[in-house]
Amino acid sequence: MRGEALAEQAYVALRDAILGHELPPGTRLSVPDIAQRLGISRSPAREAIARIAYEGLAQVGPHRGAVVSDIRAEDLLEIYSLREVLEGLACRLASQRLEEPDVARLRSILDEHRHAVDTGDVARHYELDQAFHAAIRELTRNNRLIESLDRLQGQIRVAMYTTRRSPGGTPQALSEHWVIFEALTSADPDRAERAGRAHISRLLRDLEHSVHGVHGKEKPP
Amino acid sequence: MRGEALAEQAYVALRDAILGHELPPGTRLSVPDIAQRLGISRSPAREAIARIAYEGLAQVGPHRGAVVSDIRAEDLLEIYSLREVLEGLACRLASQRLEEPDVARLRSILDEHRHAVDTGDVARHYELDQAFHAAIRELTRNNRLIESLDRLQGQIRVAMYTTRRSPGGTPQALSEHWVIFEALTSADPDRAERAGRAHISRLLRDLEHSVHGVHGKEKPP
DNA sequence: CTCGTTGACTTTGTATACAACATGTAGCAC
DNA sequence: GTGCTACATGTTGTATACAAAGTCAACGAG
Repeated sequence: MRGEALAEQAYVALRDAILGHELPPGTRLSVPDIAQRLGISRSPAREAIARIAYEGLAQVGPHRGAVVSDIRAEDLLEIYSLREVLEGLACRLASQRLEEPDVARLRSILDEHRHAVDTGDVARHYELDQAFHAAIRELTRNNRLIESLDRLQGQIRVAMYTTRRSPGGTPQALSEHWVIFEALTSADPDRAERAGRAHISRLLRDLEHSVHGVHGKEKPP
Repeated sequence: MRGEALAEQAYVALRDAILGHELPPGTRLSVPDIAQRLGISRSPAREAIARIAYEGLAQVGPHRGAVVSDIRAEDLLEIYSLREVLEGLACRLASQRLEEPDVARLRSILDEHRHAVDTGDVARHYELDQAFHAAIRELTRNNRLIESLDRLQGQIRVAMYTTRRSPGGTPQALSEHWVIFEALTSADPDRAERAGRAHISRLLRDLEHSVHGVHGKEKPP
């Protein structure tokens, strides 16, 4: 009846729940609990949790179970350092494999993104920001690179629970995406890499400022 | 009696066997077989295989078990593209965190490496080549970067089974390591990154030549 | 002789049973 | 009242049982 394996379904359900902030960082992921909640046995539940942990979305200790990762500013520094060079490489490779339909697709994402920014639709804004980067990394055809960036993207999303503000959430991201788009279509891989890298580098610098600067900036009303 | 968890031991044993070329690419990793061979139950054996697969050292299909990955030249192109930027980042970060003991350690590795090259000890040569890169990436303190490079290193090692020649196996690697060492100690992160990146970039170009050039170069006597 | 089919065997995926370990609480000594 | 111990409970890690699916070989039809 069901399409795939039980463990796979459980993994997807868990992942969606964590990425959707239904399971906040620090939540215990106990095998019996997950199994009962999804109506499955412990074996696939255990396997799903293990996969979640491999992706960095949960942390496990011996005999102590798993908890949803609490990814803090310090980790984000790590993540964005990595992402800077990976995103640069992605743009370089994408620029070398870019076909006409790909250009059209990227342009349509950017147009929609523009619309979302103009109308103040922040959810769609965030979604299209990610879609732009996802489209670029798919173009690289480098599966290991794609997987690495996917993993980082997931961790960033989890981190957004604690650090409430999205790093790419400013309208500035859109204009930088246009710079990347121009670089990608310029048939200059070096320029493409620099553009992609600069984009993430700027986000990283913003992050460093907000970490080193006002430390406890969040102010309850 | 035993130190750690059974699944952990099984994972390490499997990993060592694959990396040591005792289990050549294409070998089927059946759960009952592994379990019996290691004298454990199927549960930890299954978990160990899953972890191996997650590291890219084996590939799994639904209901079809796992086989040791056959990593070919095509995959190595992917791997080295990634590694180029990651190794560059590692050198950049390492140069920013370099302390005096670290410098001494790197120098001692290079000295031993020189000795291995002079005496023609290829096994030790390869070992010290890896040790140099491992030392650098440990210096970064970026766990995600370290893990990524470790993973790639493992896959490269598996690939060496099919592509008999080691990409870093030339004495040229040693001289390039010295260039990296100089760059690391120059307190110039940009230069360090360029040096690390250039090193892998050269290996990647060699690979591309041997792939595009003489395609079936191996010649039986 | 070639190709398709059937059937037995093996393996995977899932469910469940059991021991070791961790955690938290109640009770007791001081 | 405070701190420690012992126990009770729940969870993890491991072992095993069972159904579904895949693989392979022998067999028979054409």
